[in-house]
Amino acid sequence: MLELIQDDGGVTVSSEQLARRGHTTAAQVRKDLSHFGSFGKRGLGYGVDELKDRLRIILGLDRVWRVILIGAGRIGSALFEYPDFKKRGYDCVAVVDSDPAKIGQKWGERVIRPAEELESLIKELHATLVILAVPASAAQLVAERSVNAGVRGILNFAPVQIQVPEDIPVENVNLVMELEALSFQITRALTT
Amino acid sequence: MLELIQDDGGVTVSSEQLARRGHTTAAQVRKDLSHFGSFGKRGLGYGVDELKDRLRIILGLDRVWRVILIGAGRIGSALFEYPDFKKRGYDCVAVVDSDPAKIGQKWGERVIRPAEELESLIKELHATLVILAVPASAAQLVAERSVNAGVRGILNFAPVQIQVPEDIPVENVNLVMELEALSFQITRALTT
DNA sequence: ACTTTCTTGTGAAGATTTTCACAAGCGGCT
DNA sequence: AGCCGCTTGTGAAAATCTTCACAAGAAAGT
Repeated sequence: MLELIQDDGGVTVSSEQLARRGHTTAAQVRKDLSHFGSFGKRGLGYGVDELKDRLRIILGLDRVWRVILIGAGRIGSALFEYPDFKKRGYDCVAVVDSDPAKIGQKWGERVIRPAEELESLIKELHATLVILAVPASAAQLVAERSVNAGVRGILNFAPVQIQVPEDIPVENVNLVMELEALSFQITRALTT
Repeated sequence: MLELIQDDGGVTVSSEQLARRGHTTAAQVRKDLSHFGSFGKRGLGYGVDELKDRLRIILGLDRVWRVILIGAGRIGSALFEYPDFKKRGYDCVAVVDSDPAKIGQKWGERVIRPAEELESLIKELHATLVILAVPASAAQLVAERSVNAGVRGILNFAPVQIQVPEDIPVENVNLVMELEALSFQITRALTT
């Protein structure tokens, strides 16, 4: 389990401190980090700057990821406006939608492109990731088209499990499921 | 690991079938379900209707959860409009925001209330869950206020780890982190 | 009734993850 | 230098999770 760090001014940070922030244990943090080589200093902890650099590299944040946003609805727009997006190295190189009323609209500097162009956009713009912000019914098809066009990973906001080849990672964000997980935990707590 | 089923017409469904949909193994499904009592029929599988009912009860979906949405920005609005929301038993009983320009606006039948009223709204409306759709800087404080006012669980969209008492479950939805998880997996795949 | 074909539920084995515990290393202080 | 207070890195132990494997039960056909 990997957790991120936040600045806190100190020049050095111990596994203990990281554990508290990351909601885990000190031993856990050390095991995780030791997996990627040992760069902590005994008696001191981890240098904050070095740790940041290392994590950036480990997580693949040392490069810019070219992302295509599929679906210009509410969720798509919320994502598009999200300020941390570019800052963290995700460059939304195109937005597509199938709704003729939306095609051609300008979002910032981007023009919404028709869904048919998905494959050519992925190839021309060398997009590596797609964000699926489409209705459940369209998700599977669009995912397949994206993968066939060469996309390497999918962030899926549609409330369905999409089926793609094993080597294509998919992260699911399903709002209702998150709520259900909460409900479950609360219910469980009440009856245990 | 629990996964949901989708209708598919059949009156009965086997652990094998469930496994394929849920992206797991048949043994896993059986183990999970057996945890909550044994209601499968040998030689046949699980009755779809019974299974649905059971899951509904197990997950606490047999009641309506009263939710307050905190933050009427993009994410808040995307959530609010999400159609499956009410259908699945989540009733958004109030929306609050701290921006004077937004307070008083109508979203459907709901009027956006000022953030100061958070505690009284939670108590008066008997809200059990809050959805935190606020900037990172405000998240911790609002979370504490919510918990103190009696909320039982938090769905957190702010990109920070919030600290709350152990017995209050928190589900985090962090868009950037999901992307980073993807980047990590892709990077790892390339170098392994 | 008997056999065949499925599929569950579950102990046991295997694999993985988490925690414990402690030697070894670093920095400062006397 | 020598000692003391911290903190890492890491085997080994403990706990947890996953897979295997198979007896037992259920339906359908003969």
